Amino acid sequence: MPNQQASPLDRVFHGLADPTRRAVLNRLSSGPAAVSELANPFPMSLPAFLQHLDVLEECGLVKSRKTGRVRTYQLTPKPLKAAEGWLEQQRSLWSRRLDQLDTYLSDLKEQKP
Amino acid sequence: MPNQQASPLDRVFHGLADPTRRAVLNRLSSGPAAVSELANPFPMSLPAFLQHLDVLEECGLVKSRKTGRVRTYQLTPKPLKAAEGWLEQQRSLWSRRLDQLDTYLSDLKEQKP
DNA sequence: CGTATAGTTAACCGTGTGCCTAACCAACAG
DNA sequence: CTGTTGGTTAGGCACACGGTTAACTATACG
Repeated sequence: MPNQQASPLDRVFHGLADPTRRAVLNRLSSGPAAVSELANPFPMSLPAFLQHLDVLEECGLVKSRKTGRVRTYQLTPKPLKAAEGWLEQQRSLWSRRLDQLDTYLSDLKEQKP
Repeated sequence: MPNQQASPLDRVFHGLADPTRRAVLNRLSSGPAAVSELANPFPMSLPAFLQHLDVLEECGLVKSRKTGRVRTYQLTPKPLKAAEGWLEQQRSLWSRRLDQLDTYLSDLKEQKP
């Protein structure tokens, strides 16, 4: 995936496709935190962890501000709403199909023991 | 991201982090379809497209069955529910924080013209 | 049979991702 | 000023990802 012009949705889902980053978001959901505080629970090196924070910031899921020598991160919920919107929209389409799939699925099950 | 033991959530989000794959899911939401029919709208080569289908199938978002020489793909909504569940859970945490963030955010805005 | 059609596999290639170590600022603390 | 703390930058490495072309298999058709 070239960095050139990936859609926001692409970037958000990619941002979410990593347990470290999701954990960061999760932790961040209970309030802003500094880099080292965020990095603390993770066994990786600090530069490696910083890359994750960069990814999160580039896809707009978090913002940061540096005061003194401490950089504080906080959430930005807008792009996540986009992701959720897409999912919800898809789910509604899917579930509308579920009844029709039902027969198909049970058919599949029987033919693939 | 090593393939070794990526969590289902990892794989689903990664599966969704590509416009081609999302488009496939979208198209698939209006009913099962064969490989070439799915591949038709996309400008890439068929093997490249097949890789996308493989990704979707490996993360459980779709299933396929081959009858004759035609492989038909169809949706599997379970893993998407997991993704949606995570998002919804996060959003609830986030929005609970939004009021507190509000002050913080407007503060940020003013300090970053 | 022979040939077209639908997928599949194999080999390769450029770029991105995720991690590391080491070196490097910048801001306090004393 | 000196040292420590909190981040950051640089460089490198292994591998996954997304794409290609070419060759191959297997079903359908006539």
